[in-house]
Amino acid sequence: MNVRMLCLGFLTFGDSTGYEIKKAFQERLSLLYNAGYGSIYPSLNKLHEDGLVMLREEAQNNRPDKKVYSITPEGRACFETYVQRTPGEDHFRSEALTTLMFSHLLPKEHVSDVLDLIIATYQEKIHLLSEDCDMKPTPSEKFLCGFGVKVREAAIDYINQNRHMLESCAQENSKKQTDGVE
Amino acid sequence: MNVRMLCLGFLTFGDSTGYEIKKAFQERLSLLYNAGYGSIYPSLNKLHEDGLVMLREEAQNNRPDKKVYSITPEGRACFETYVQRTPGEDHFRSEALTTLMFSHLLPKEHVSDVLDLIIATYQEKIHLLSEDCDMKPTPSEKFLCGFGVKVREAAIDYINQNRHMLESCAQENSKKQTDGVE
DNA sequence: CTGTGCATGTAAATCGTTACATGATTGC
DNA sequence: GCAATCATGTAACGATTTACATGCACAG
Repeated sequence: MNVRMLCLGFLTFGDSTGYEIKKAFQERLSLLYNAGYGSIYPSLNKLHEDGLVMLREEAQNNRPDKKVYSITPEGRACFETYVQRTPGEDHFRSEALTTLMFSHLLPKEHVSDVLDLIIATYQEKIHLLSEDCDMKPTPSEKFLCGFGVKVREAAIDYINQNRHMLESCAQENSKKQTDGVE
Repeated sequence: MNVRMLCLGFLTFGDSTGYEIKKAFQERLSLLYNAGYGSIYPSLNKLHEDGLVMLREEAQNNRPDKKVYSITPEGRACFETYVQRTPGEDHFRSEALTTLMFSHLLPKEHVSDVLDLIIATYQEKIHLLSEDCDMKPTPSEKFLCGFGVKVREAAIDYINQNRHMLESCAQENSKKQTDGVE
């Protein structure tokens, strides 16, 4: 599922501009995806070229014309076909956890700091999600929101219960490796 | 953390060839990252150019020469500096969950199928991880392995308890939208 | 005789991020 | 006066995926 398809998907909810789609990514999909103008505008152009969306330009004073996109029947059919395919695998990327795979190279304090940072980041996200959850416009978004909370809560519990595994294999003090290169 | 840095990181565990590094990605880091030859071999070449790794070529009969890479002191220093930076944010991408954001377009059975598929996939992963966990060579890997299990267990629980939210907003029968384009 | 493992790579395509470029309006 | 919001985009870069290309050994 790339930015192009997701833009098409957002247009199934109603007409929209590139600018608004950017906001939709932030407000509705930021748990799973984020996109910048640099990918959204070219995507919309491509969708238009392919006849999957239409646009009407609305003149505005002192602003660039607003380009309001709407999905065409072909676009809708295309998206529905796409979304009924068997979905691919999940991907989870964490620079923090990846870093911790190399705990043997890190001073103990740094390992603890990274673990604390992960927990703090997750806690903040949980906080934001909990606040938003009830206000989400669709059941799907509520579901995803709750998912984000529960998974992070489990992650925090796990980290608190098992962090000693990492902290005990880290470098005992902040002595750098540069002297121990062998 | 890109493939180049991860290759460098693997070499802190000991000398290795590109082929072996590919296996290391699969066996040790597949929860967080996966890389193919198409990114590993060019990465190793770049690292060599930059003087961060050395290589010795071992002739073999009827096979391409084996290129055994080892990390240089500069490479080690570079990696340690890199790994002590404050890590960036996590990213979680799920095509299945993204699909479910569009439940309003999907026949109910398909929503259920996708949910069942997510659960089955997670369960299989949990099974594989649980078996491997004890055999993992480093505490870091055990930690990560356990993390993968716990988080997926929480996800499955959440899905089972809340799937009705999605199933009730899906299309009641398998009637396609093509007639209801408005 | 077929598939798996060993062992290397290149080239093209796809995809996304980041930085740049423009410019008025509104609220603090 | 400064930041934020509205509103559009392009260009360069970076990263990864995928398909291609080669070829022996060994097990079933």
